[in-house]
Amino acid sequence: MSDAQPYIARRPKRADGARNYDAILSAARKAFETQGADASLEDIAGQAGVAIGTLYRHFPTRASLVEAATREGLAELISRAEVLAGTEDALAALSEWMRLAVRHVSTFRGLVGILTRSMYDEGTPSHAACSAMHSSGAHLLRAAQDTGQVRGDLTADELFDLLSGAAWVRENAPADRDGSTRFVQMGLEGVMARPDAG
Amino acid sequence: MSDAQPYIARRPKRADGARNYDAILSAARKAFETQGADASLEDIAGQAGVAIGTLYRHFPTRASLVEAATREGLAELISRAEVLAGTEDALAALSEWMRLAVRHVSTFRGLVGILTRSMYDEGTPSHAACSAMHSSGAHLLRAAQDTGQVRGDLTADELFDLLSGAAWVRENAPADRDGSTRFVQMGLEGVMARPDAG
DNA sequence: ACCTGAACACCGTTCAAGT
DNA sequence: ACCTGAACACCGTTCAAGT
Repeated sequence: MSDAQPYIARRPKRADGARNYDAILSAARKAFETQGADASLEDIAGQAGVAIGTLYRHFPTRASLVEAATREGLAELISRAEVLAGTEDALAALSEWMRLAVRHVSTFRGLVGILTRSMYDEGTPSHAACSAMHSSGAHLLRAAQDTGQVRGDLTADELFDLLSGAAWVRENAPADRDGSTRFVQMGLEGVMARPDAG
Repeated sequence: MSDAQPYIARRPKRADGARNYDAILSAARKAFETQGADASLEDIAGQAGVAIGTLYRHFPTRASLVEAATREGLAELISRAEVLAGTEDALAALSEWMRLAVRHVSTFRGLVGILTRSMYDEGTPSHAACSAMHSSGAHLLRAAQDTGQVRGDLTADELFDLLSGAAWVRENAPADRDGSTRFVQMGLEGVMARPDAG
C-alpha cells in the first residue's frame, strides 16, 4: 500500500565517485541560487565537469538533488532550535528561530514550495528533514504558549503557514528589498497574547 | 530604452476567431485550475478543439493567456474595492477586501507568483491590472490608517507582502485545509493599532 | 563501481501552406 | 483574417558500452 521509500543520496566511497558527487552538489547549489530550483540539470552537470549520466547516477531525481543540497542547512536549523529551547525567554527564542528558518527555507527560488510539499508527503526525500523541522518549531511554539506569551489556540501548522508565507515573500521579493523581516515580526505580533485580551 | 509594450490579447470580431478565442480561454481556465499556471499549452489547445498555432495566434505568450484568463476576476476585485471604500468601518472594509483578494489571487497554483512579478515589472501583460490593484489596496489601507485603526507605519508594499504570502499559502495548502483565512486574520491583527501601544 | 554520451521522449514555439 | 499541423529546438531521462 505505502509508496516506495524515497531515494536519499549517499556520498560514494570511491575517490572519483566522491569527487564527482561533491562537484555536482557544489554546482547545484550555485545553480539553484542563481536560477532557482528548476535550474537545468544539464548545466549543473556541465559546471561540475561530469556527463549527465553521472549526475543521474548520484541523484536519480531532482528532489534527491535538492534534498542533498539543503541537508546541512536544515540540520543546522534543527540543532539551533535545540539550543534556543534551553533559553530563558520562550517568545524571543521562537521569534529568533522563525527568522533563521525563513532565511534558510528561502535560500533559492522554489525551495519553500518543495519543502512545504515534503512536509505533508512521506514519499519525498526531504520529508524526514521537514518532519524534524516541524517538531522543532512545534516545541518552541508550545513553550511560548506555556509561558502565556503566545495565544494558546495557534497550531503548529498555522505557525508553518506563517513561516512558509514569509519565506515565499522573501524568495520572490525584488532584490532590493527583503520584506520578510517585517512580515514575520508582524505575523508574530498578530499571534502574541494581548494584555488587553479577554 | 523602454521595453516593448506587453501584448494584450483581444477578442477577434470574426465569428470563427471569436469562437476559438472563447474556447481557448475556457479550456485554459480549467487547465490552470487543475494543473497550475504551467499547464501544457498543447493540452489546452486540444481541449479547446483548435490547433496549437491558433492558440499562439491569439495568445503569443503564456503570460498573455494568463492575463486574459484572469482579467475579469481582477476587474471585479478592483470594483469591489471602490464599493468598500464608501463603507463606514474602514478596517472592516480593508479586511473584507483582503479576504476577497487572497481568494482571487490564488485561484490556481502559480498565479500569485505571476501577479507579484507583474506588479513590479512594467513589461508584463498583467502589470496594468496589478497596478490598479495596488492602488485599490493602498487606498483602503490609507483610510484605515486615517481612522487610527491600522498602524501608520505600514506601507502598501508590506500590505501586499501579506496578501501574496497568504495567497501562496492558500495555493499550496493540502486540499483539505485552507490556512489563508486564519493567516490573513492574524496578519491583520499584527498590523492593527494597539489600544495599549505607546 | 562508476563514467560517458548517444538516443529517445516530450513539449514549447515557429512558419509555410491553406481557407 | 484566421486556421492547420509539420518541423525545429530544447531539455529531461534512459541505457548500452566502456574503464
